[in-house]
Amino acid sequence: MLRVRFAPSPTGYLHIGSARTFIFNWLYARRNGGTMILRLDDTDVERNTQQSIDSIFDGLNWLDLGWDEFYRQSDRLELHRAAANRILEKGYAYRDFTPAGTATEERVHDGGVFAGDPEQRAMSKEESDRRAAAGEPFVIRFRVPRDTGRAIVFKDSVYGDQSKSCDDIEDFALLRSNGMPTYHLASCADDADLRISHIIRGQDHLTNTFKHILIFEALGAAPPQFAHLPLLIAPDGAKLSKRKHGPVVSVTTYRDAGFLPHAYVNFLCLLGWSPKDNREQLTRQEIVDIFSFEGINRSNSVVNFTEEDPIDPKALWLNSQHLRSLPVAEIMPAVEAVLTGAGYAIPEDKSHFASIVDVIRARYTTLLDFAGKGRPFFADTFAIEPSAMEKLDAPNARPLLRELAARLEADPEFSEATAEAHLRALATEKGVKAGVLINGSRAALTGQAVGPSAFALFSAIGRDRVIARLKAV
RNA sequence: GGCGCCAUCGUCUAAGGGUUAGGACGGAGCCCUCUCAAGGCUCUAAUAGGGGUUCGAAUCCCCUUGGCGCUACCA
Repeated sequence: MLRVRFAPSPTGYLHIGSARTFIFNWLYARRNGGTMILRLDDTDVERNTQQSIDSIFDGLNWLDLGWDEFYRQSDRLELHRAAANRILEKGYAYRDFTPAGTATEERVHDGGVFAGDPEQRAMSKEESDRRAAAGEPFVIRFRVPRDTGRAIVFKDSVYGDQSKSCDDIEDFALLRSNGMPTYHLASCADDADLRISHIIRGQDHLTNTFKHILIFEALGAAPPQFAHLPLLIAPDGAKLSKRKHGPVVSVTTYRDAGFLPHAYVNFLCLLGWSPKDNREQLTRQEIVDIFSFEGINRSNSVVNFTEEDPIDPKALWLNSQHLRSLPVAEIMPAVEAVLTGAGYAIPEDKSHFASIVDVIRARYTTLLDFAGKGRPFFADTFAIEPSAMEKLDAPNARPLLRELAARLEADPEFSEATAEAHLRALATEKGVKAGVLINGSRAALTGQAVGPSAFALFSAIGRDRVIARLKAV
């Protein structure tokens, strides 16, 4: 049974690198018929906040991928403590009664690896039990088997064969003196208990994996298969951080910027993974069908943003591609949400609404454009841009547009075709270039000099509004 | 400092011993055209450096350099 998990710690918003890890886990599960587990790794009570939990769910829900099972580490403390004690009982760990922080200095500066305080490490079980029973605080440390000269090895699905001598692994903590498990312990105890078969996570955990394998062994559990992902970094090479790089690191930024969830998922997938056949715009199903660890590369990916352009241009491009190529029905809910959010009344006639969206979406980049550039299609008032004013100021343009309005009004039939016929006939009759009326119509109808074909505008905006706007020039 | 990982156009990437080093985004130009997009075409730009191995290296090995990660009673 294939089981994967995404285990964020709620100490901030949902980071785009975390989002990508979630996506890759989800893809692997869906691709192979496995189970996707969401687990909140909230053992750090000092730093966890409800706000962070909310924002992680916000981001995850927006991605619209879902998960099958949900757990919270804070509900499983007893399991973690029992695991630590089991490891202690088996002799794979020992109590360290050194007061917190006292050994730090030498440990960091001795140029080597913290091999544990020899006295603590060698303490007899009797003395250890006695001092613990007496209420003396202690931390439980893993007794790394250094004397055997053994190396921990594993085969990472992305990075290949990995090996590290136990001489280079420090005696890390499992249980803190306040009785709370450390990340390493909680994570492994849960992974073992939840029968996680594949751990797919950021490369920042690659070297932690050696410790984790030691824990799995001490727990008597077979280590899962590991797959580490290259990290997402900023153009300056640094890891993405909110303090340094701002909102570009939070997925909700992209939601708020008018991205289609799938377009953003598509973008994130292309960072560090490739279908290897030059395709870039892919549907969710297409990605599920071809996703594999072989397509993941090993070097970190730069998210390309600058101060002036805070969003990666490729993400924008992908969004525009999906916006214009998806079946209209699929983007309607998102468009409707944006318009409603911006205070517009949604057209009663849903099919007409869809046809408007279909006409304008080809030149929009984000959903926000529907509320911005799209205003003339959903509201009666809109600004006339200077470039549009120039079209209206062209010789004879205004009287001709008013004449066109009169002719359209006199004709009970109103369609893209009849509007075009009237416009062209009028131009020929008056000896002016059709372009004057075409560009003038666009300017009058939308206040913009650029946009969809003028004829498409007639039907999109509708008879009454068209006549009113042409008359009003 | 120790240990580990990584290194192809500005960015995302393909090519896992033999290619004019391919695609995409971005930028520039042309075509199309009622405008702007879209679309089509063209151009721009890369194997970090040095040694090997080989008939032949972006690809395999070593060194250097650079970047990143871990080295907490953070995750």
